[in-house]
Amino acid sequence: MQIATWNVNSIRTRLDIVTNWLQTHPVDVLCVQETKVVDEQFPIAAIEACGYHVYRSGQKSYNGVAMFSKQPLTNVSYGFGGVLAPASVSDLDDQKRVITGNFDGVQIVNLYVPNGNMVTSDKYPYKLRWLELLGEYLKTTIESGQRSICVCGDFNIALEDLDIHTKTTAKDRVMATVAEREILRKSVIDLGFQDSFRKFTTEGGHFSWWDYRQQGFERNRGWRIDHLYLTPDLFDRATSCSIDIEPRKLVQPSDHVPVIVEL
DNA sequence: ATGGCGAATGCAATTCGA
Repeated sequence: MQIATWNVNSIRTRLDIVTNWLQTHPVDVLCVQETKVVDEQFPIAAIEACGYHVYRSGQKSYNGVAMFSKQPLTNVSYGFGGVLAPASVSDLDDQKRVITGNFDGVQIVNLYVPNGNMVTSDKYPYKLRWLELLGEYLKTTIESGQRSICVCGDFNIALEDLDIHTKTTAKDRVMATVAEREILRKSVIDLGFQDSFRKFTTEGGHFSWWDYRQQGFERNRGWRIDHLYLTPDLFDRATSCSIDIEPRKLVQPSDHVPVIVEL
């Protein structure tokens, strides 16, 4: 079983690249982020033509997540409010960033973690609050009886310095701050989840996002911010986890590439 | 410190991403 995550930066602009990728990489489930389209305008037919069922939760212009699966998903829900009491969610479901569904006994949680902008921005504390609630969301999911869980998506956090191209990491830079890393550890890793990529690859220099500007990809100035976290049973089961950098070389690419785990 | 690039909106220029 293969599960992939990919921030496509607009599903409509990237439709040909995504459908072509699915033809050559027929993963069981593809989780996408930053679809940037309302549900009514989502290009469902083109994805279904590739042999996938489509589940999406989008909004105008920004954010948006979707899951494409070879078989129908069960236990599908949207937003933190699909699992948590509305009162605890507050404003953290205003942006469409969470979708989950079960494929063949694996509960897959697809996330688009807020970017955070700059540390001085209002968006930064929003990101931290969002990650705090993610911990509650995952705890509740575990307590509901789910044993096998895959939490994946665009986390907008490089967990370690070796996940960033720069030798000297700017700890004050968003996506690498101590506060972001601590809360990611507390909300995900401390619950028992492990980063599937690090089961197979321990060295640095592997990235999933490169800035469009200043020839970031050509100079390999990247960050590894797209992750697949697994509960212990799935982590033991995993046979590979790889980053496919090929789509970044195409004309008009997303700035992120797919990451695939095989269970 | 600033701007670079790309997408959406909507038709020029601004917001947002990371």
